[in-house]
Amino acid sequence: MRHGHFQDHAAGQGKRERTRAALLDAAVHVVAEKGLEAAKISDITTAAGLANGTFYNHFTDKDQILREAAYGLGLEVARQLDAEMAGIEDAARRVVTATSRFIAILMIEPDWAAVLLGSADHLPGMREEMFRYLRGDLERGVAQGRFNVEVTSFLLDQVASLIAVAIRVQLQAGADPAVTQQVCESILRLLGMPPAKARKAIESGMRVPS
Amino acid sequence: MRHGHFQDHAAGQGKRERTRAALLDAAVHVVAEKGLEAAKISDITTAAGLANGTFYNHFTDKDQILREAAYGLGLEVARQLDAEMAGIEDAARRVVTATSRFIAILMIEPDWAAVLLGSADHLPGMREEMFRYLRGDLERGVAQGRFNVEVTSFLLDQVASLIAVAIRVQLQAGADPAVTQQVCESILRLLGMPPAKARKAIESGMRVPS
DNA sequence: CTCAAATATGAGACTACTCTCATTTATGAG
DNA sequence: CTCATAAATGAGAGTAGTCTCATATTTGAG
Repeated sequence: MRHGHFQDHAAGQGKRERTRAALLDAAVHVVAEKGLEAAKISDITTAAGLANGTFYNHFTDKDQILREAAYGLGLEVARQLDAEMAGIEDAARRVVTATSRFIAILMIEPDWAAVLLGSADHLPGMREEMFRYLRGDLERGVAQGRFNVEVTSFLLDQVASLIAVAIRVQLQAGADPAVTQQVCESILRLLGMPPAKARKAIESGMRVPS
Repeated sequence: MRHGHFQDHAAGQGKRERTRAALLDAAVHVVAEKGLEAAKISDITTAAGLANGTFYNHFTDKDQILREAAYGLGLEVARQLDAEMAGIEDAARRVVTATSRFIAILMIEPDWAAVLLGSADHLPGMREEMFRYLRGDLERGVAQGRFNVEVTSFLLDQVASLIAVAIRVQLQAGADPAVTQQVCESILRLLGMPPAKARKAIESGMRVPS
């Protein structure tokens, strides 16, 4: 029985919450190892060190636990990102910071990546939630005259797919800051920034905040 | 029992080849309807109007038939694209033509899209095959001074992910030339073309060849 | 047309899971 | 510590598919 984000947050609570958290953590880990579809409920309970039937005391089916896990991880990632983004005014820098920090978080917790990537594809609400942040920064960039694009839902899809591919590559081949930097540059190019300004935004946006 | 690409090509042949082709066409259709994982062997035989056991006279498992179907469709798409690309010298125009015609073909045969997108993710060789064409055109563009990028495997991943997202959006919402045009522009931006030249390349590359 | 070979058939054995529930075990309030 | 309640357990019924094989049917060469 491994340990994870959900158990951390259920530490002081009653047994019910702790078992639930163990199942959520196990689900995240199993999905990361075997993929969304291949993850069986019995894999999850085994990974959590619990009996098969225990699952049904807490969740009705695989979809529910995965939705809940994805939502919980998404919330945590958003919380961390929000903290790091506070006070950044320039939209280009915001996009670079959000992208590079988002990727960095998922490289620290690679198990989260599979769940979040999968849920972005499969869950309707998750995708919209993630897009709200992104859309805000893109519109800000247009208003600031930094980006030269029309902010459509297809544009959001394209930016998201670039971020997703950067995550997938690093998940496969190991964390690689050059890939992150490259994808930031690609995104800014996509948004219509001139190369020189893009490079500058990347330098300031990727600097690790002390 | 519907009709499809593989049956067209097995028309004059023996029963063995015709049944095989019916199974391949059925597999493509079922995968398009239910997705790679959800497609059952019994769905495929039912769609082909054959008994369940017949499947095993021709293929050993689902993976094999899907690999074969993807390869066959990939070959056909490559054949069509090759014909349309012959004689186009300018790399930017080649990229625009390849992208827009590729998408156009998959909008005419939407069932093919699911199989090709799925196989690009899952099959190692398929992806490489597709990338060979793309890499050639990108390197040509760099040599011609039209593109301002380093041609890495990650760059190919990024371009492919943009094309994939354009296909997915149009598969969902219906064919939309504006989306295709938009993704061509995005790709050229990614490759470092200035906006004015990009627009010009799109105009000449997307003109429908009489 | 005939018939041996090739092919298709589908019932059912097998496998792998999901989900239920009567029972056992653990919890924590008093 | 006691005990009513909450939670966990795991055997097994149910379900959904894969794959096999003895049998029926079709094919096409002669």
